[in-house]
Amino acid sequence: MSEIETAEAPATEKTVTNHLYLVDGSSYIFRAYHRLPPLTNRHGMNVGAVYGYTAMLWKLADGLKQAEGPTHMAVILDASEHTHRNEMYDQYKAHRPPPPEDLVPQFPLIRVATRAFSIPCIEKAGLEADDIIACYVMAAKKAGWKVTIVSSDKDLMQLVEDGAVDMLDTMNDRRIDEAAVHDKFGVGPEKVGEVLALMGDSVDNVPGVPGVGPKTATQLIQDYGSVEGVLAAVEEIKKPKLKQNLIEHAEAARLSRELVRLVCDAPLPEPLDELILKGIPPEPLKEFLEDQGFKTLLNRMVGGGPTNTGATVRNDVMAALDRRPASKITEPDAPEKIEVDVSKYETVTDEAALDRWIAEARAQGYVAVDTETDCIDCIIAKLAGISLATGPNRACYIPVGHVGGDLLSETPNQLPLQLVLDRLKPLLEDPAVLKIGHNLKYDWVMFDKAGIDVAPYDDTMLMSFDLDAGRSFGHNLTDLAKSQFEHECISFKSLCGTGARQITFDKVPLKEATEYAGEDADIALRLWHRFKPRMTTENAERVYKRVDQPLIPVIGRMERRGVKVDRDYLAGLSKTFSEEISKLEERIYEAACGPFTIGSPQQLGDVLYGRLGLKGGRKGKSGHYSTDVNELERLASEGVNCARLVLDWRQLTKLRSTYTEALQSVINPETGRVHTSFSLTGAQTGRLSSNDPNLQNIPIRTELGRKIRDAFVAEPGYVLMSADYSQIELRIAAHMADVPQLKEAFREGADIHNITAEELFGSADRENRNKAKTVNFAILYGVSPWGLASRMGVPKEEGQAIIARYFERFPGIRQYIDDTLQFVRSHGYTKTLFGRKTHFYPNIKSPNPSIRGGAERAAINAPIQGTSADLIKRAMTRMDGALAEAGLDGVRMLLQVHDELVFEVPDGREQEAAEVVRRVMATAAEPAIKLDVPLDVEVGWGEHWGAAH
DNA sequence: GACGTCACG
DNA sequence: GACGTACGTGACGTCT
Repeated sequence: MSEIETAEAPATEKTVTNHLYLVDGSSYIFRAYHRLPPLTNRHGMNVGAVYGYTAMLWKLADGLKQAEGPTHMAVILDASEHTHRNEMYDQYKAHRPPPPEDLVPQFPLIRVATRAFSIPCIEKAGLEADDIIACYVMAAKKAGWKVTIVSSDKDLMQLVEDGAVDMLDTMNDRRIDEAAVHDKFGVGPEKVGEVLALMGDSVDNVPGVPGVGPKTATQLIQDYGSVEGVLAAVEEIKKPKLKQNLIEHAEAARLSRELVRLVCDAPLPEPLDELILKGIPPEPLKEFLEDQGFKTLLNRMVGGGPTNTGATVRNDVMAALDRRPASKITEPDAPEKIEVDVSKYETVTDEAALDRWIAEARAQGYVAVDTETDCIDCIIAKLAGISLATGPNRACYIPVGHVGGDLLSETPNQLPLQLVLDRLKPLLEDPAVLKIGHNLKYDWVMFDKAGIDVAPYDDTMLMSFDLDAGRSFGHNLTDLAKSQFEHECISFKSLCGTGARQITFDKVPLKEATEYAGEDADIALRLWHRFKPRMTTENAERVYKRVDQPLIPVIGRMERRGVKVDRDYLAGLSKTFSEEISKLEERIYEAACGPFTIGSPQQLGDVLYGRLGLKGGRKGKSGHYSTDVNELERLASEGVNCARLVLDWRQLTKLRSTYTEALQSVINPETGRVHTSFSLTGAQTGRLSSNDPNLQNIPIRTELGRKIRDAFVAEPGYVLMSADYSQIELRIAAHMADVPQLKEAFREGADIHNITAEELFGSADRENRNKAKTVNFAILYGVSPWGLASRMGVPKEEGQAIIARYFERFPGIRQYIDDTLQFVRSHGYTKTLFGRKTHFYPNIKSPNPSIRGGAERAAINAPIQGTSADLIKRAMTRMDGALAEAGLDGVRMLLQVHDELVFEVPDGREQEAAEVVRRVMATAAEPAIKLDVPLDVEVGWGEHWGAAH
């Protein structure tokens, strides 16, 4: 084993100029973190930045033997956040965000790594690394030494001096001399501080002068020499806005000048001579490399030491990174070129042709089916026609409900509806013929209404969803035709028009109808051929077959059943709300000194922050003041009466427009019930979504809103029963992340938020429990310290501390997050326990940190939310059968609200039904998955939904 | 159609 | 050195 050591003892050699290398450690690690791919050490901790840092130090130390190499060296770190600049300006660095969570634990390792190289690590309270560096630069220059600052921080460029001080940007392997500084700032190092002051710096919150960016700042300093020079000559400035800004913000400019000025006369924490490089003892370094599992560097050490140049070390870094598991991210398949000839489709208007198509489908064993109707709402829609496809460009359209487009045209020749249905029924129900549809739930309902139970079937929309959820393309037929085949489908608009003059499909002439409808079936069949092989190779078959595909009839039946809503009750609520709203409006206008449109956030913002002159408004990207609930609550708590009134007004108008009024208008006149539509592909995580109307967001959180729930009632002779999973996402998290305390708590039936409160805060009083509840959810969403702090109303340091403590107490959670992120980065998607994928590429690799961060948080959450969705879907699929088996055919499943199922139960059968429902829901994972936690289900019932909880 | 806001899990 | 700040939805009203 050899050690890294200096070839000579340079300090004692008169002929050799001492050369001090000052490494700006803090800034390096930030850059390394973002530039280098994530790397995990053998403790499972993210150490990408530490690896980058270690490799850089190695490279520097290895340069000892070179002419320009160091004789002295130190790593400079930031010791504290508070410095003299905060005394000068309390906003200094005030908005600087906390470092990324997986970077924080790497900071201490920087010191460990530095010690491993036996290089001094210097930090001093009250001084920023930049200042310490400046002090050493001055002292070294005075002693006649040369200095290299290892950093690319623009503030440090003030110190560059040809022949004495340069900078080394190790990431780009670039020396920065005076010329380079001049290139960047248009002025020499001595004027860099002046330019920086005018520019300002949003990260450090150096104010600068508004409207002055790098270009303007450079120009001004070139012209006038300094900030003071610019301010003195301000009258000469031509541009009026610039001149005004300079005058108005003269003090900010002077303050900025002082903020960017480096302290260079503080006493040195360590004397210069102490920084001498004597050689690097191998043991501590070896131990460090072993501990971190940096094998390549270790091998190099063992195998003869770093006799190499920097270039080799850089290769070494690359080699190490290359040896990580190769990226398994697969881009979506390239589109397949297809020729669609809609003129080949046949319009079927006689029995012989119909029988011919049925025979062809039966002979082939599969057929694509699509229904056309007069309305997008399948509950009330009437059939216009049915299309079938058996091969590329081989499709037909069977009109059954077409009428003349206008008074002049006659009803076209077509087969009678009932005859067509009678002929198709055996085919559609034939177990030997696979029916292929796109968004088959719609067609399933249409046929169900005709007494046809379509089976077996495949749904290409669901297949697309199970293969490609989260990818950038949509799963509807038109989008898929484009993304999979680069084919532009005939647009519905071109047939039926838009707006008031839009016609229904049953009025479209048969020729066009045949082209449109035939194409839908043709494309669906082509999609099936394209997706089918992928289902097995990409492991989507399991979630499709076990979770999503069987759900179609289940959801279809729920939609058809609908839920009864008490119209008179809603009308009464509407009236009460309206009266209250009127009163509030008067009082708001009074408080605001005049009427305005309260519902306009823009006008409201202008009234509050303009007319009433209130302070502290945040502005959004549109330049308008934010008037969301947080802001108004803040104002209200400061005693602004108007804000409270507006909040009340908002709540009431929301309830009236979205619920009491809208719900009345969607009551189906035939059934007297409300029929939502559940989308199986609406949420990337695998959750259902509900629309037209959305019955998954009926109010419950406030007393007033809750009244809306009372409008959802049972038919006479029935009660509404609600069954919901208790804490399902936390249970899944406890299982997936393998957290013993949480699993134990769930097994014992303990209150999970109390357990968390005890772990985090030592005791579980009411307040701590609420805090713990917030933290429990926040963590699963990938919250930042800042975000948690703002939600809990505590300083961000406390948010940070709580998160740290959470991870310390529940290390499994941190491991889960790290593992999930590592997986999604290398594979491009996440998976639920049942294998459902959600794709996050390319956002997970976005160079935009905000986009990437968003993808990371979503990826942390997706397996948990998605597993929960898988579970309740499985329960739903089994529910009707289980109820029937228990003789409870009269029990109807009506709604799903993510972790809740709502049923209509015949009077007197509540107990039995509750027992079956609870059992089916609680055992939803079995037998596929054995959960380490029990699934607890709470069941309640009553006359209306409000009473069922 | 974009945006802001707010209802739910 | 910047970016924004908790995940997933759908609906309504305003404004352009």
